[in-house]
Amino acid sequence: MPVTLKDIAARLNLSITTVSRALGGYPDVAAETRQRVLQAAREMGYHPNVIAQSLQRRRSNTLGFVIPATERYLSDPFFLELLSGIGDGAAQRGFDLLVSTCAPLSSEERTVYERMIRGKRVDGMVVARTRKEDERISYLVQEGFPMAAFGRTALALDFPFIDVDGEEGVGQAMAHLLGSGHRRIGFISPPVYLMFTEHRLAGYRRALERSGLGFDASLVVEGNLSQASGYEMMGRLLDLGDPPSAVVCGNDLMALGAIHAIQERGLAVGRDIAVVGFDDIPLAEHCHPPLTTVRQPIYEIGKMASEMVIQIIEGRELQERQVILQPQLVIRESTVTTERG
Amino acid sequence: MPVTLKDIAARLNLSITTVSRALGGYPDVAAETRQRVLQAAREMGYHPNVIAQSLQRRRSNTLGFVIPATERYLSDPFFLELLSGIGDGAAQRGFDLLVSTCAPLSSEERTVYERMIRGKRVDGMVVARTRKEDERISYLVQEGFPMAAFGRTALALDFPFIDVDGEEGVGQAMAHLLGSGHRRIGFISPPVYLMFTEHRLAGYRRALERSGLGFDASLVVEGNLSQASGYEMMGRLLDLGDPPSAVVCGNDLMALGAIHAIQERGLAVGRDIAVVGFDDIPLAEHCHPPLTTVRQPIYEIGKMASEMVIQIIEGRELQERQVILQPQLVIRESTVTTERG
DNA sequence: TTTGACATCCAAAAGGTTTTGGAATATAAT
DNA sequence: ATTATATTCCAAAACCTTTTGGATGTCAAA
Repeated sequence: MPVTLKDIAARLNLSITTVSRALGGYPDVAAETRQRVLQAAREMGYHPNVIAQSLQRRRSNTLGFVIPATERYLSDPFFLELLSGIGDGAAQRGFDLLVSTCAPLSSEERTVYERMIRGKRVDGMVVARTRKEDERISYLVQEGFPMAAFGRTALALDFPFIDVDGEEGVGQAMAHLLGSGHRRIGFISPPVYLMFTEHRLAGYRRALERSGLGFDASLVVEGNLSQASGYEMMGRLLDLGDPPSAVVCGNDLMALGAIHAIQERGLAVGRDIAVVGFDDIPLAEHCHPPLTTVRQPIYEIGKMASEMVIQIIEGRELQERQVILQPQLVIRESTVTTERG
Repeated sequence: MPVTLKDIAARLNLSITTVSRALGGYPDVAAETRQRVLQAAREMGYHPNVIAQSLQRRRSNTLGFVIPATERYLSDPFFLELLSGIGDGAAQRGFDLLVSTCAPLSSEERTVYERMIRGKRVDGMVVARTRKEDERISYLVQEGFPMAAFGRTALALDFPFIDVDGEEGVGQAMAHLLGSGHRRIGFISPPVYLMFTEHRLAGYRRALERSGLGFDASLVVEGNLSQASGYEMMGRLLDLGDPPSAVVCGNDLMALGAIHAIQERGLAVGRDIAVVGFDDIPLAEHCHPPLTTVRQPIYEIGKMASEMVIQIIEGRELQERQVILQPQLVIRESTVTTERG
């Protein structure tokens, strides 16, 4: 049913080669012939079969991205923003995006990646939420497969990535809190297996040590990046005999959960307890009170990542293989004393 | 470099046909031969070239989904949940998912769909957030292309869909508010071009008329489903000479924005003004106060939708072509009077 | 007239798989 | 011994495209 090059060739009494080359803009076809081909293609409703092109060109013009879905009801707006960045970056260069979800650290993860890569479904991968020991990345590097990551690893591997300086980001947050007079500051940590946890925790620790306060392990609790875990972990901190007066959260979602826990106990966020998040998802601005948070340009990072992978695929040299962006603290009411809670 | 059927055939002195059929589990290959093929394939690290398979089978085993991204920084967790449902449903049947983003009603929209479909990149599409006059759906129906939608349309077209009874959902919310004594109830509407707006608005209107209160157009404002617009529109309602004592929002995100606007004016959500959302995204439970909302099982709907499309692709008859699910009101503190605001 | 350059076209191979329609051999039934 | 029936294998076509390496014809220069 669908129109192929063969159909056009038959109608115009030309060879498939000529039709292909006319459409492809090659110079070895007469201007008049090209016009006839173009018109016939339009009239007949020709659309190239992308699959056949991929097979022949040995290029699928497709990027792969596996969303590390921790929960079934995956809800972190972070990924949606990242996804749309990756998708837009890819689309701009004529690439499509193949998406899967897979629980991080699960046994199927390897299979999902292999299916995409070995099956030649994709030409490159974007990896997000990197781990200290990231088997996804060691696999890709070992295969020599084009990729770019959002985040670093603890592995001694040289691969292209974009990351945000989490130590600096949390450092800014801590400086802000310490400057406001806080002396007991808690930290709701992301899972330790994630690389950025190390950086953010380092920012927390260093700020405490520099200010002479010292690190107190009892003020650090580990969540899983969901609101629910932020809620739960904040509860634990509040149950402490001497609870903190401020808390830095590993991401915005946990901060929202923490705010909920604080408010549920009749305390006022900002006045009684200060809360800082990380990410600056759109919701951070519109919760109550608006959340002070460390902003990372997620959409732009996604876009950059897909652009980097495509550059690699196309064999062009990367001007910057490893980018570390400086985050920016956005101060809102969750860390300032106001009348209302 | 990658291992092909040809390589295995050469090593075992067999034909490509036999290797293919051995791997494919056909009965016309000797048990011993099959074993040899299987082992060689394993040893040599054979992975079928999915692209070549797609070309030959005329099936890409891929579903397409275009996220209607209204803003650049797309943040509605709704879509992430839907996406993971679609992806999981597809994966369970061996289908991949190709994702694009595109502004709804934009001129590129048609191109994005055409590229996927005419290029044979996908075997079926899932369409979300249906419009009253939905060109995406009329295009797909006209092409006879396998699809399933989340939502209905105003078009006289027979296509497979899953929808939630929005009229009933808002009806429940209204009954709850009216039962709590509210007499002036506002409605922050989704964009009118969307089909579900009609249903939800009908639920609002009917509840008012039934209760003898009558419909007051000045209490209805139109947002764009973002928190920012919920914030802005709530502001307008509050600026009214006689502001409502309760407000029903077209989705949770706008409800969160509305809560923000209310609290910013020093009013207490729940006590002073009741707020109801629609969706029950995970954040609804963890905002302050927790949001009363109409729950729709987004993940399950996504999963069902991809299952439906795949059934159609595989030529199996659908037992239920058009499904309308009953939503459920989840009552939380945003509509009940409490001490704290 | 021959040579070379140029313009225009095309047959065939290649990419990796599945499927069709036998072929070849062995075994069982007549 | 012949026919029928399984069993096991394979050559070739097909899916649709791109690319290679000419072929053919024209025209101008030598």
